[in-house]
Amino acid sequence: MTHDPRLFTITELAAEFDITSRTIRFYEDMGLLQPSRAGRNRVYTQRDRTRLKLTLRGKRLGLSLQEIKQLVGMYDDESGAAPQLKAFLEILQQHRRQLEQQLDDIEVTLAEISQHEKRCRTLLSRA
Amino acid sequence: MTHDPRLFTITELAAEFDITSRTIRFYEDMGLLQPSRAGRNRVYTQRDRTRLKLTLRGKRLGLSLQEIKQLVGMYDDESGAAPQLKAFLEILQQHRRQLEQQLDDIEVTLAEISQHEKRCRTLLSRA
DNA sequence: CATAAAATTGACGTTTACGTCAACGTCAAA
DNA sequence: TTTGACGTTGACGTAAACGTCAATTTTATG
Repeated sequence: MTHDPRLFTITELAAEFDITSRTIRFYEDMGLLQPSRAGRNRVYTQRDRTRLKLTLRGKRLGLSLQEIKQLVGMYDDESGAAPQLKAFLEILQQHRRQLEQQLDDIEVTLAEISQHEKRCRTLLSRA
Repeated sequence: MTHDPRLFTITELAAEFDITSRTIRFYEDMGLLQPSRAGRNRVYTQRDRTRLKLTLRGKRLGLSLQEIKQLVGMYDDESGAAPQLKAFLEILQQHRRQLEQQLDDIEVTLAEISQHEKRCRTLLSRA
């Protein structure tokens, strides 16, 4: 029982994550998912589900599907060759920098939003 | 001297922010910028420059130009009508929630990246 | 077993966010 | 005065990320 054997259909995943099955198939075309088949139909494992989850998180962060593929792809790659590893580290650094920039941007933006809210409420209370 | 009188040309701004002038004109078409003119040519004030800066920050956060327009547009609007203000507050709430979700996502992603980096370095040091 | 519900594969359409010419105006420097 | 740098307005092109049919199959159910 080391791996959870729960399986999912495409519509189950679509419902769970509030996306269309078209989107899920599109992600497969882009190489982000590789479900197996039961006959003609797609079958998704927990692992597929996790990859989909990671993909959607990447989207919320404004990453492109290509960038997401880079990141998520590395989760699986266990090649271990030194040149690969160094390349991985660079990509990780890049994403780290980008995320830290975003943290900064978000902080500033949230502060500004607070200001706006304050002003709005002041104006409203005077009415 | 309450407002800084510095003016900018389109290529100056393009160079400063490392975008093309086409992009700046496009943002104008989308209603994000409204430079004045010196004859036929566009002239950008500090205020325009700030709006452009905010726009690019929004892009880094993965916002669409429409969303950015909503946010940045409110910086200027001083109508003060109660229904408007309530609408503003709702939009602000929405963006706040989205940004807080992003904060969460970033935190988790950064932690994962650290894990990957660790693994990579371990593998490299054993080589 | 018939029929509806769910899945599949094309294939073309759409929106967003610009890129990339083309064709023309303008103004300073050589 | 001509040349070249910078600016302008169209207008069409393009990549990404799906939406939206259509035509078929498969699967489940009364």
